[in-house]
Amino acid sequence: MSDAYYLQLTEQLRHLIDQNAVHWDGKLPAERALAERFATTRVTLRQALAQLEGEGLIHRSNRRGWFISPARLVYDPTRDAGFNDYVRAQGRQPRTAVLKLETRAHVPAARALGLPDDQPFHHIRRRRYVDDRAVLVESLWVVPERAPELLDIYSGQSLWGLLRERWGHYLANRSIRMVSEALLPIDAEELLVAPGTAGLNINRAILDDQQRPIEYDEEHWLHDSLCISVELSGQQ
Amino acid sequence: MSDAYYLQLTEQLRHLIDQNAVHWDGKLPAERALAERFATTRVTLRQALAQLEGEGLIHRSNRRGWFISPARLVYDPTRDAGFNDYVRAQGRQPRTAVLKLETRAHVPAARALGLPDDQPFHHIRRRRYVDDRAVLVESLWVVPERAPELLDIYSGQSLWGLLRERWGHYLANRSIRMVSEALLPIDAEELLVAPGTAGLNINRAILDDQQRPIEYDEEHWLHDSLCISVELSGQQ
DNA sequence: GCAAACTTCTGGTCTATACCAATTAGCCGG
DNA sequence: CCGGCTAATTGGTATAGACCAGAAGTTTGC
Repeated sequence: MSDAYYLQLTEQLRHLIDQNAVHWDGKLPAERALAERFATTRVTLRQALAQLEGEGLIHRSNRRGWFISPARLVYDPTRDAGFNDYVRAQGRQPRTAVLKLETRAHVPAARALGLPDDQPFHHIRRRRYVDDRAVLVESLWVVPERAPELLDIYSGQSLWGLLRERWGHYLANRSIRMVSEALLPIDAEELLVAPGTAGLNINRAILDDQQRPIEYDEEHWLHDSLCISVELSGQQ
Repeated sequence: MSDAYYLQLTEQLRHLIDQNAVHWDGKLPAERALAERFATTRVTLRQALAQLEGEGLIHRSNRRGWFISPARLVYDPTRDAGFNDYVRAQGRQPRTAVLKLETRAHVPAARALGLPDDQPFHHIRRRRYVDDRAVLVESLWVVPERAPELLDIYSGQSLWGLLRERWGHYLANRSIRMVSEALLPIDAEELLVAPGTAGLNINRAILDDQQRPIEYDEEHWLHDSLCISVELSGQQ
């Protein structure tokens, strides 16, 4: 059982990573080189790498190779700090790239917010980075009545900040769902990873303090870049 | 890109599952049979199955075969409903098996609760089922002063209920952490799955309303059996 | 009639090899 | 020195076959 060779390989690779992380600038040697070094085939070697990938210790970027994964970002979905804020609070560098801006209907968003299926939304799709590594892609669907000229002025800043400062919306009621997933080819491509890479899907439906629907969003995170943390007190 | 054969296979298997789920009692045909049916090798076929496994659509049990995964259990870590309660509330059957009862020190628990490293705990290890499928193993470390004779009377019931009713402890402050993981061989074995299977690790440190440490626990869930759901209102 | 022993089937692991496409590195010419 | 082309490298995908150990089903023996 535990004597499977690929599991031994996993341990050896783990040590290799612990000891020499500095020298490599985070990149592991090529698969063929590692396979030869450990006297095995690429298939078995890849099985060991996949194990470490599942643990979140390493990841692969597109076809460029295997890299040591940076520390996970700690994220509390119950708090209202924006992405930029909590990334910086952890001493790291956030970045956002806007991929799409359009206005159209979207059934899942409508359903989540209790609106008719043909309700149009301002749709923003963006990719977000931590220290120049793409860690998530997300789509946001904002009810146009709440932020009419959103698409004209949006350029990657904090959406919640914008909603609060420009339109005076306070996000009072949130319904959050999280499930593990395998990234679909389309999401995987935008994150520069292989299709089927493990991910974490986070959906949010947000209403204001008068129960009016504001926005719905879907985030697709790389599974190894996130640590959900929730602090609760006082209730029972 | 998307024309990889294993991805086409994934789609065909998906349809197969959608259409015939009833006939199979949830079990898919043998890998060799499927490989022949789709005119490919087991290696490629398994790659397609792994994709569906990552999505949470199917899973494998031990060496018995591939099975269609039941619906995910919806779980709100911010609420205090016990496992038995919320499983039943979703029309399903909970079950608990106690794997170990002992008293000993445990450094991670001590650290999480702010106690000295050699602090002894009542340690309970248990496996929990939904509709007779093992979905998680967990270890709990309870501060002995809060529940002295716990190990003598514990037999699989709700721990929180016991703490509340017998010792009058109210769980007021919780610190929860969730990260994706690959199940270690020891946890995988207890869940009857292959080592490296994707899992979700949930840790909790719990104090009472006077900030006294009560317990710390580590849960290891099968990734496909859980949907985290959080409902928040009123705050900003 | 039932438990033990045996056989078959199944997934888990592994070897060896091959081709493709994307990336990267190197070369070359302007 | 820079930009564009080419060749080498790399990960992604796939074939074909093999052995093992655990699970399941069948037969045997009492």
